[in-house]
Amino acid sequence: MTANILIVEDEEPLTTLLRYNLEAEGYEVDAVARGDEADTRLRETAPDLVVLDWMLPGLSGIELCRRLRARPQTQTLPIIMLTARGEESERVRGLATGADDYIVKPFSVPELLARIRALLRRASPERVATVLSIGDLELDRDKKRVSRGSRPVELGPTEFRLLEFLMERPGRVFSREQLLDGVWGSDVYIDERTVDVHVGRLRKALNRGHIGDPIRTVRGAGYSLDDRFGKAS
Amino acid sequence: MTANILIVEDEEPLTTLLRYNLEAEGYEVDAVARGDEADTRLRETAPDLVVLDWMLPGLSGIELCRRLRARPQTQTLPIIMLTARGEESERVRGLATGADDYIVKPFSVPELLARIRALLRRASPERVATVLSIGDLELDRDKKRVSRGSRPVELGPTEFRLLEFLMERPGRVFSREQLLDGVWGSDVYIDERTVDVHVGRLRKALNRGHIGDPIRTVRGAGYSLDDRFGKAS
DNA sequence: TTGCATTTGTCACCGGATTGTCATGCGGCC
DNA sequence: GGCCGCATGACAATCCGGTGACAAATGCAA
Repeated sequence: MTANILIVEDEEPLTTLLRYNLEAEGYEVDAVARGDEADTRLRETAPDLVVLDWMLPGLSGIELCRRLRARPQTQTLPIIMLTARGEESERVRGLATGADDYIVKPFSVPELLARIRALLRRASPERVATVLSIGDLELDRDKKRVSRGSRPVELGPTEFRLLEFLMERPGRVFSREQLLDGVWGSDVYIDERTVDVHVGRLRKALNRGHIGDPIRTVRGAGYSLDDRFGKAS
Repeated sequence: MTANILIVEDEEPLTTLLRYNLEAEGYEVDAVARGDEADTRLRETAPDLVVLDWMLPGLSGIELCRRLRARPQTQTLPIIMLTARGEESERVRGLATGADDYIVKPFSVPELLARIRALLRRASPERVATVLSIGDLELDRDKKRVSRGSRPVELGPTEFRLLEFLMERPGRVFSREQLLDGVWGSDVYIDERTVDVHVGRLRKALNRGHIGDPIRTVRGAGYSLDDRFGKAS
């Protein structure tokens, strides 16, 4: 069910950040710091996806990528490249080398997660749901549509991501800080109260013409998508 | 249902690029790097189409092509030749040798995909839809014609490909980046906002004298062909 | 080849949608 | 009652997409 992801990255803090976020997302994470080390590892066990830094000690990301593509077992293994800001031309080289996608540092974590999901979905659709659905709520990631009951719901981008985030782990309570990290990105500087406002707007949009509020406020703790919502009460 | 394609190409990165794009398109892909190897392979199992490089180690593309045409089993097998830039005269030799089509490197991926579709359609029409149709929109790939309701719609080549791309996955939202990749080709350097302009032009052409916009703008995400278009509001 | 028409890519500006913040008000909880 | 935390309407700044204008590129015909 859960996918395995291998991180190949030599900057310690970045590895930690990635591991933390990916594990929070429910993936099994493994990490190595050197290119040659990754090469060895990948001869033994193949993960479901690799996050690969461009610049690496031991064996560069681009070279590693090439080698992986040359080997039958890893020929179609999904690879996301992390490249330094700057030369847009690297994109071409990156994709030509065989990476499936690339993202420029510094990047937004939600953005990276979205791309990982997209790749995994393509490689093994059964692992990653395109449509999330809880009670009478339905959210389609590809179509970027939300509906409640049979009625469509109009949301702005932020409200959409917020709802998506909540629907991924129904019932679980998130602090404002966690929501800021997961929905806005871990590096933004935004007032925590702002979350309240967005939750309010999301509620208003979802509840228009409906009864029962799918979002639960947990005083002193945060918010969650009510997993009991829709059932007897 | 899905077609099998054999790539015969010795440049590793190019093979990867092709495999990636063809698989994304839903084809089953196989690849070999040498001409003689391809020859052997093609005696055992016949794919639905072959993408064949001109220059190959072992056995040249042109010679391989000749042999395939001489054999009854592969006499009508669709073949697309990849030739290096330059000698236009090669075209004559290529087609004379029996290739069904040829394309000059470096080529645009969407362009190659279009030619592959065209060949497959000719060989086995049931595998590839010629006419796409959503709501009152109709797009004919062979005739390069678009009509809305009973009225014809005039489009430039780019607008045509854009609409074709969107109609292939109705409802799904594509970022400007994805549209550039899918419609223009993955290596062009074009401003993302240009997509807006083309979408605008496409809209103007489609909506002339009609009500209801078939293209949906998703703020912060991209565009899609509206899957609700034509249905009750 | 030249000249004309069409198609394309960019830019700059406009206007509406979205977003973050704040101030105020309400309700629960001790 | 008083305190604390949440809800919400208002608002200004910003973001983002739509569009007309323009020039370069391309194709076509003569």
